[in-house]
Order: sequence, then structure tokens, then C-alpha cells
Amino acid sequence: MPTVSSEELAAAAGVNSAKLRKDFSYLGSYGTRGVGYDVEYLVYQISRELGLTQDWPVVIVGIGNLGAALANYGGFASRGFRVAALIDADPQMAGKPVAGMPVQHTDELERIIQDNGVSIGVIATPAGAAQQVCDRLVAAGVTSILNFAPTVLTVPDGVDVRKVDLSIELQILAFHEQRKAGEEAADTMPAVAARKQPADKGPDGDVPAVMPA
Amino acid sequence: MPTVSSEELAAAAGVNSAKLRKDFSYLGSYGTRGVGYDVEYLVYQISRELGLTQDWPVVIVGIGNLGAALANYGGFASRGFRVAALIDADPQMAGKPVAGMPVQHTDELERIIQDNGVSIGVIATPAGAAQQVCDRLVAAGVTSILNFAPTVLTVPDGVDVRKVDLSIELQILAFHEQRKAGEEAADTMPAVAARKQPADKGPDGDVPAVMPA
DNA sequence: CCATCTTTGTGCACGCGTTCACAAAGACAT
DNA sequence: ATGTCTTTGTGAACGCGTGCACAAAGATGG
Repeated sequence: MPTVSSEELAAAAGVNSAKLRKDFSYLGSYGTRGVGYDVEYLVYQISRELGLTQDWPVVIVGIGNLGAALANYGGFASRGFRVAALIDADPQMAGKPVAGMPVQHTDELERIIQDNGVSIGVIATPAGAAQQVCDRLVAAGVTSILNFAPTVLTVPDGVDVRKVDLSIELQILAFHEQRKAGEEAADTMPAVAARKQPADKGPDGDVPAVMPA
Repeated sequence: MPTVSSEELAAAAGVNSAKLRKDFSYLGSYGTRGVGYDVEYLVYQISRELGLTQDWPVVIVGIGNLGAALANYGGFASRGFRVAALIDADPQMAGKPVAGMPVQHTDELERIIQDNGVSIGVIATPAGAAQQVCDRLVAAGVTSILNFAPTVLTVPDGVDVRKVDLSIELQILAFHEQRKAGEEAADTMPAVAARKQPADKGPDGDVPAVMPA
């Protein structure tokens, strides 16, 4: 039976082993003292807890460059996501194959969502169309939305929205790049301690929250 | 002179006003007691601190769907980034206009970087090509890399890499979606307290760090 | 010029997450 | 069986960031 110790995992992930053990204990995962964790069992438990064992049908609305990129992205399938439909408002796009799947017109949106039991929608439309698409998704039963459009969406309670701003990461790099050049005063600001992207923290983590347009 | 109080800003941003004032104090920004902060001055100071006032030339390598989407993304220009060149390994792509700019061949990579003084590179290639592209970028003088390819890049000290995984956000939504359905045991896990995406925290923030493939 | 009122800047306390450190548990050898 | 050795699970201490609360600063009006 292949096993790993919390110490090995912690070293590989670059975190403290005690924290890792405590985290595992929240999942109810039990290791064996003196041996470690059964790899197969551990992977299964974590996968289940994170929802990787479930099949999540998603729809992608707005098949421009970004929508097409997402449709082709391999990482989705391997994490339990299944692209149920690609939807675009442009009648010219309807029927066109993208990522081996015909694009469908926005008119079909409600039917597609209900037929496939979709609860997660991805918005990759221009900013102007995003709120309207969002409203229709929610009305049709979607309860989680991933928004790539540069707008803040308004949704009723019970619906989760996460906004992805592709320029934020670039912003963070530029912030550090600036500090590399001018070596004045990286002193009192506590947030700037870590320059490297922490393995266990998020894509942000070390840049101030406030940012003007 | 238009001003804002920390209280107003805090309410708008959904954070505590004391935290906001303390953050501003790190930037050396000075407000006026009894009045608030001069909006124009404040915007300028924050912009400068974040590097928004500088002009950052960037190159995008790998002009597939994602690369094209990034090239067309409006948010870059407004944040001080200037796309200096679009680079692709496919000779068929060379000269093709994307986002009003001709795609250039990989052979030109080193020359482009040096001619434009590029210090930030974006990798949107397939996983297999990413490390090789990364090595060439670094050798040519790039010191910050934004990686969209699903690989972990190895770089020398002094070079910053940030990896963007487009499926992580979807993963987080699915995680919460799962909890909405099965209402068993959202109890002992401390991480799951906040369901909404915090305005001042990162795209992640409330999902375990360890994740199997 | 003084009184009052507003809002900043910050010392201090609280709370939460991380880390330390160790007892308990189990494997494995003798 | 008994002892030793490894690694877990977790109580307790530590450290850091957040929020409270207030003195200092400056505007504004009488």
C-alpha cells in the first residue's frame, strides 16, 4: 500500500506539515500513525470533498476569442467539468463548430440549461451584454456564475458570482517589477514581504486592494 | 476641491474604514483632518504606487484563442500596459493581423524584447512549448512572466512567475455549489465560512490548497 | 480668536490562523 | 508479548492583521 507522510507532502507543497495535518483532519481523513496517509484513499477523499468526483455541466456564453479559448481548455474536463453548450448571440456563429461542438443561439439558452440541469454558467461576452445574460442564466436556474466580462454583476441572494480580471495578474507583476527597479522604500509596507507567488495562497495576496480605474 | 472621507470609501468598497486609513498611511498619503482625502491627489498617489503611471511594454507569446483574447482585452491599455508584439511559432500566423497588429514569428523574439525594452512576457502557448519559450524570454532579458499554460515553469532567481489556471475559479464555484445541495456538515471546516467572493481578498481565499490532478 | 465639529492617523486589544511540541496510536522487530 | 520507532492528531502558544476608540489636527462659524 503506497503511503505518504505529512512531512513529505508538506515539503513538496512548500507548507508546514502541522498545518497540512490539521487541514486533513477537518476533512475527516484519517492517516495511520507511524505510517502516513494511504495515497489512493487520500486522493479520493480530497477529490470528493472538492467536488471533483461529480459531473458538472456548464454553459459558456459568448464565443469570442476568450469563449473559444475556454471551450478548448483541457483543464476543465480533467476536473469534472463538462461543457454542455456554447452559446452566442450572433446568428452568424450558430452551428459553427468550436472545440468540436456546434455553437447555439442565445434563444436556446433557457431550454439548454433546463434540459441539461446546468447550475454553473460562464460569461465571456462583452461588458455590455453581461448583466442581461446573467439575468437570463439566473432566471433559468443557474446558481453559480463565472464572469470574465469587465463588469460587476448584480445577482439575487443565493447566487454565487466570481469575477475574473485577466489584467490583475499582470498588474501584480508590474507592481513587483517596479520595485525591482527603484529600490527606495520597500520598508514599512507590510504587504510587500513576499515577492514570489505563494503556493498555498491565491493569485493575489500581496497587492493593495484598492485600485483606481 | 472634491474630497472623499475614508468612511465613504470604506462603505463603497465594503471594508472597514480604519483598515482603509491604515493602508493609505503606508502609502504616505496624507488626507486632511476634518475634510478627507483630495480625490485627484489620492488617485494619482495610488496609481503611481501601483505602477499605473508607467508604460509597461509586454509581449504575448502564443497567439491561439487565448493569446488573441488577451491581445484584444481592453483592460490592459487602461492599466498602463502596451502590447509591444504578438509572437507565434506557426509561420502561417506570421503577418496575420490580430487586434490590429501583425503577428511576428518566434525567430524575432529576442530582437523584439531588446528593441522595446520589454521586461514582462505573457505565455499563452500549449503546455509543451511553455518552458522553452520561458527560457528564451528570460535569456533575452524578461524578468516577469505571466503563465497561462498548464505547466509549472522553472526560472532563475530574480525572475517572477505567476501562473493563471482558468479552471480554478470554476473549481471554487463547484465547491460551493456542492455545499448548497448537500447540507450535511458545513460545520467544523473553518475555511468555508464566507461564501461570497470577498472584495478585498483574492480569487481564491476559501478553498483548500491541496488538489489532486 | 476661540469654540465646536468633523475626520484623520494610530496605539492598543482582540481574534484567528499558523506553528510548535508532545502524548497517543499503531507498525514492526525481537 | 513487549519494546522501540515512526508519524499522526491536537492542545496550547505565538504572531499578525483587523477593528476599536481616541487624541491630534485642521476646517468652519460665531
